[in-house]
Amino acid sequence: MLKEERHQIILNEVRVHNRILLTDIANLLDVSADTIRRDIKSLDNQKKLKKVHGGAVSLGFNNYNPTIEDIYALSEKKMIAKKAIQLLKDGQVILLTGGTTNIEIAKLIPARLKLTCFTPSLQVAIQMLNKPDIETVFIGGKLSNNSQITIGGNAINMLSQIKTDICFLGTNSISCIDGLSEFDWDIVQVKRAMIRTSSKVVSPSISEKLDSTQRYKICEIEAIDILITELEPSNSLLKPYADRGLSIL
Amino acid sequence: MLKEERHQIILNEVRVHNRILLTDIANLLDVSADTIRRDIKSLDNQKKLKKVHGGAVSLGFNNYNPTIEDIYALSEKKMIAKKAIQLLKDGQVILLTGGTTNIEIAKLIPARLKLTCFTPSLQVAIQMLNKPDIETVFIGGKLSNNSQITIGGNAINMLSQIKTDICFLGTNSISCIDGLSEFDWDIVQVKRAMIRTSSKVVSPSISEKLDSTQRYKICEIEAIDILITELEPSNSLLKPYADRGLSIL
DNA sequence: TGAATATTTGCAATATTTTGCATGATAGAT
DNA sequence: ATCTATCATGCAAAATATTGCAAATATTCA
Repeated sequence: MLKEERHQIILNEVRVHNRILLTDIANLLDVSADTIRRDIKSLDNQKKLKKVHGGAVSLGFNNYNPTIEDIYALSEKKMIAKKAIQLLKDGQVILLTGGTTNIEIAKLIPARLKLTCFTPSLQVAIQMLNKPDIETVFIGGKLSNNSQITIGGNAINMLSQIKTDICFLGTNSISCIDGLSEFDWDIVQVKRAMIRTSSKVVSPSISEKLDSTQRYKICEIEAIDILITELEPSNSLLKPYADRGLSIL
Repeated sequence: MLKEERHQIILNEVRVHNRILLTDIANLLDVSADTIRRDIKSLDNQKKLKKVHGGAVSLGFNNYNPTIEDIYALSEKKMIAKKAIQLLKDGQVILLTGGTTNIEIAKLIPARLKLTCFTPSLQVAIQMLNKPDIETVFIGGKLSNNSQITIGGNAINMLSQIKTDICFLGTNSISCIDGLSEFDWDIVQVKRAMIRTSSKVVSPSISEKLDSTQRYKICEIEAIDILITELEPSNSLLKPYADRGLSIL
């Protein structure tokens, strides 16, 4: 049997079944597992399949590339994300809402950190798929087309059944006087439920959102424990928030 | 024996068998392996075959060059998707599992069809976000990194609370004798729950998956109402399934 | 035709590739 | 945290490739 032949057979098995076990293929082709392992490694290098522990999976299956490249204030959001992940520790149960800032946080979470991550955001969930040590639980429910997160009774109910250590609560508007606010009523409900489940609430927010208000209120500013912006914590814009008792990062 | 003659014979063997072993040809033509080696090298230079260690393979043999977006048998899957959406009607409640074929179905669902769509697949859900008239409900739960769908008690529990009109149940393997089967035990549980919730179960499956079996059984073949492949319904491959009472599309 | 020249072939020596196995390391599951 | 299956690595044996060379064969041209 030529190596080339084996490669073709392996690729075909992967294409048809999306995933294969190394030992199965070794039996099928009657060669040692080492050989198949080398084959798979080689095919992986050629980007013809993806090698995983115990076998291989097809490429087409496993990649969604959300190429949202034109995110507003991306560098600020990345800066915020960098600060945010410093709050994470092994073993924590975290809650990530949607929004582009939280997606940046999700991207930056170290793959080897052992976390349990709850999220109602499709985009955040997809970022988590590449991180084997993170157990991701998706909060099910009706999907809001605009915000790409789940909303409604089911989601809130599921949130009421969990207790999380820390919640990264993206928001539209944050103000010392009016607290956190949002323009979508359904999302407000979900975010309120999130605040209730979480011991610590972190608000990652670009400075532009500071001191703005929207139609529906989520909570008072005191409900937030930590405020993360792209600014230096000493920046005078942040002083009013510090004065209300928020930690500034 | 003329060189030209050998070349023709070698090319023909390659055409017929897709691959040849150098030693086989040397024996067949009763010349030294070195000669055949040189022949093959020359034919390789002329791009008439591909020389590999131990022999040669035909050029068409190895033409799988996936781009990152490439999905195996995409045209077949699109064909299946086209047939599948004919089953959809305004007002229905449908259930879409994961897998690349179901993603194609999701893409093809007309944006203006008023459906309620339940799914445990992140990819399917994302496809649905662009369709304003479709209410999408995500079945929450623990995310399986490999399959990109939610699994576990929460997902199964949520499934037990709904009744859907039609379920498009993607699967890894389908066989008249062994029924539907899958590679991953957790996914089997979810799919069983899906079958229970749904009045009608449709199995969209490329023909290559027919008559194959994986380690865990989902259900007997009779649990499927409609089988959709890229083949003509009259194709003889499908007859055993029709004989078992499945509708063929 | 016949000698000069070019090509092809087989062979031997050496190099490279492939494969399976042994070993210790690692990842995943329980 | 422990245990098992899987993985990476180095190694040696076998298979295959490469190279140079000389003999055999074919081709060219006088």
